[in-house]
Amino acid sequence: MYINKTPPSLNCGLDLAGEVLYGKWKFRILWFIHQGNKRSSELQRKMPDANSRVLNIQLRELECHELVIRTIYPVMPPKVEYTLTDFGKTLIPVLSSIGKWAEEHQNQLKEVILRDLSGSSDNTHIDK
Amino acid sequence: MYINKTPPSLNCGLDLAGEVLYGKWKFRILWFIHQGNKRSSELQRKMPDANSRVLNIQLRELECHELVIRTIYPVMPPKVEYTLTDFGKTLIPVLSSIGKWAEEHQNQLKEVILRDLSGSSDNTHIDK
DNA sequence: TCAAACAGGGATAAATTTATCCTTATTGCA
DNA sequence: TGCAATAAGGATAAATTTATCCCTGTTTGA
Repeated sequence: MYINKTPPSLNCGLDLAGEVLYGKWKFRILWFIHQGNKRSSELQRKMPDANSRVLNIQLRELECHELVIRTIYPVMPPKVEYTLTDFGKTLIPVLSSIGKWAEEHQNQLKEVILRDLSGSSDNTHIDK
Repeated sequence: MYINKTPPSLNCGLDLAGEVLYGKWKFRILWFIHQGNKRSSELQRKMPDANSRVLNIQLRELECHELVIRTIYPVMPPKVEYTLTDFGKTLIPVLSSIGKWAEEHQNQLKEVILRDLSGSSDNTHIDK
């Protein structure tokens, strides 16, 4: 496991939130678990763009941050289920508001995101 | 400027939001601008942990994503002001809910964040 | 008997992000 | 004169995150 060399910033709420939510797939991992996708193979199918190794790593981090619980059923073939902790559930309204915001603005978002793949842009205003 | 090699994932709202909000300092940059810190030197003072170069880069990205506007006043010494666009302003309630969540849970958050700096943890449940 | 599903980790590489250091240019102030 | 403040970018290094590939072991189904 990778150990960070630079200490985290913990100056305000947004810092704290960033520490546990920062990760390419974390928003959606939490959301899909919330939706009832409990097994890692289900999550992988939901997020085919995500490498399964990375999914596991981020699941571990979420577990370590007490947002999800990992339950192992000692059967063969192995069965493991991920669920939100009570703490993790308190995040759902927040994720929901993020998702809702993005869906309301999805056209503009897609535009600006896709734009910087090629052409340059400059919204700079000069003078006034 | 760095050009990404892997295409963005744009499958759902949370993806879209991630694309524009992903960045170590972006939550707070937006928040501090919202609070009236318009100049980059002010932002640097607010976030001394952030390298000023990186702050500039992230400001450019936010600008490119139409969340902030950069206004240059052609005076000497140079004066540049960042403000939220109308689009950027729609994010404020979202950021507010993130920050509020984290502040409500700041004790637990600090605990779990600081824990993984050293000791290991394992919340795994076996069987049931 | 062979492949697939299941969960996950080791080793390693690639991609990306963040950080450091230095440079430009102008004005006001000590 | 010389330094601070102002904004920001180039070159480069370091840190971190994400991705690839392969391997373990067991069971069910073709």
